Amino acid sequence: MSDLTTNPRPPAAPPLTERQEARRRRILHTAAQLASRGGFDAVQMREVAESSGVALGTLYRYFPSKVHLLVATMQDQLQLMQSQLRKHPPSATDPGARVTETLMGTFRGLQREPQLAEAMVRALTFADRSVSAEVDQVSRLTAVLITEAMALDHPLSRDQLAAVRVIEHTWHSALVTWLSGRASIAQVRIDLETACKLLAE
Amino acid sequence: MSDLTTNPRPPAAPPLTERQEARRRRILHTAAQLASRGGFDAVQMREVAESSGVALGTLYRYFPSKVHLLVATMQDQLQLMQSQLRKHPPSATDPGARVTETLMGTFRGLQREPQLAEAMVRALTFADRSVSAEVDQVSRLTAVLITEAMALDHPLSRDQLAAVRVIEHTWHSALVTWLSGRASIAQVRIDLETACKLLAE
DNA sequence: GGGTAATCTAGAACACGTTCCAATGATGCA
DNA sequence: TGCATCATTGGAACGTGTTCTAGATTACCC
Repeated sequence: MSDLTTNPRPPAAPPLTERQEARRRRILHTAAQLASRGGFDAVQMREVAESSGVALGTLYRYFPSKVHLLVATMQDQLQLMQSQLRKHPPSATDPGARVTETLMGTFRGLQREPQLAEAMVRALTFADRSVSAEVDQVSRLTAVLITEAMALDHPLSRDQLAAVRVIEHTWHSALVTWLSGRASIAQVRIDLETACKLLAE
Repeated sequence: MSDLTTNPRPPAAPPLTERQEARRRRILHTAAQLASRGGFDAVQMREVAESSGVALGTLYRYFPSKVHLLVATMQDQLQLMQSQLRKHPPSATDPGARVTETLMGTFRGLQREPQLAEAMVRALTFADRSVSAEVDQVSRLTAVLITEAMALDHPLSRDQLAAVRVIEHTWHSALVTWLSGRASIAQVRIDLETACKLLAE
């Protein structure tokens, strides 16, 4: 929407050399590793830099803030999940049930590394406008995840698109409540199932 | 749920003296004022303390962190909105429409002080487990807001309770999306209306 | 290969949330 | 009234995200 004013990165980012690409991967890997034990607070920029064999200034050149770094980590993880899901698509027949199944599967994935999940989601919700392009990308990935789970042959109707948005809101907010210990996994499942009712017409 | 282990405040908090109550109000007022211009970042603990005529250590005795302070501010504002709404209840006849109307009204209230809204919502979503009791309270206030808008004479059915949860998720997440500039008010309204369809049976 | 611009490094410096401490003031009990 | 406990104050100190600088290294072009 306001890419022209708010988005300094994507417009013609110069392609990275091989060494640079490697550095970037190394940084993301270190971040995920530190997050996996310790969560958000354990991802300390000095330590990320040192463990990645990179100077602090360089780290900040690649990721302009800790939040940017962790949101990029989330993009990474989401893409991983996506390729997993394409290999093992959900089995239910009803679209709503498939979406629930898919999202709960993703949930279990996050559950396996709860600290990593905490770090990424805290970053995502704490992000201010300077990260909106990257956050938007995460949102887009999530929407794709949901619509692929529906596995329809038609393009989505207007109502279905609206429903997908609400499901995404529910997914995201339920995740936050679970991470802060205010809802159980069972409750999250119920909330997702409720939201998925909107897919039936 | 886990109040016994996670909630150090409410169990028998000693009643505050008048001077203490006044200090607390003063602090909350300063916080809201600083947040109103400047948002989250502008609420600096040293400045809150100084402007409230209170030592930094005292501020931290009343509110153990910046996030606690801003979540308390949100509780405050929500209660304000609640009393406003009780004076001017929504006019529509359909429960779903009344809920949308109420929430959009609240939204417009937040829109009038967008920086304050940003500060409170950032705090809310950034809160970790140490604030879960307070965040839970905010969630409860929101749920009350929604159910009062429905204005039913029966107690809520199981499905309605589930729907209220999804509406609350949607409200919360849509708020975040709007604050980060990734959705328009019109889009927020559509999302709320979509979620409110769940109230029809 | 030489020159130049971009990138990277090491580390100091700064900002703000948070903690700690010694001294002072308020409160309530015998 | 005197004493004991707790709250408040002012300010120093610490940790971590972020910025800045000067010099080394790398990448690219002729």
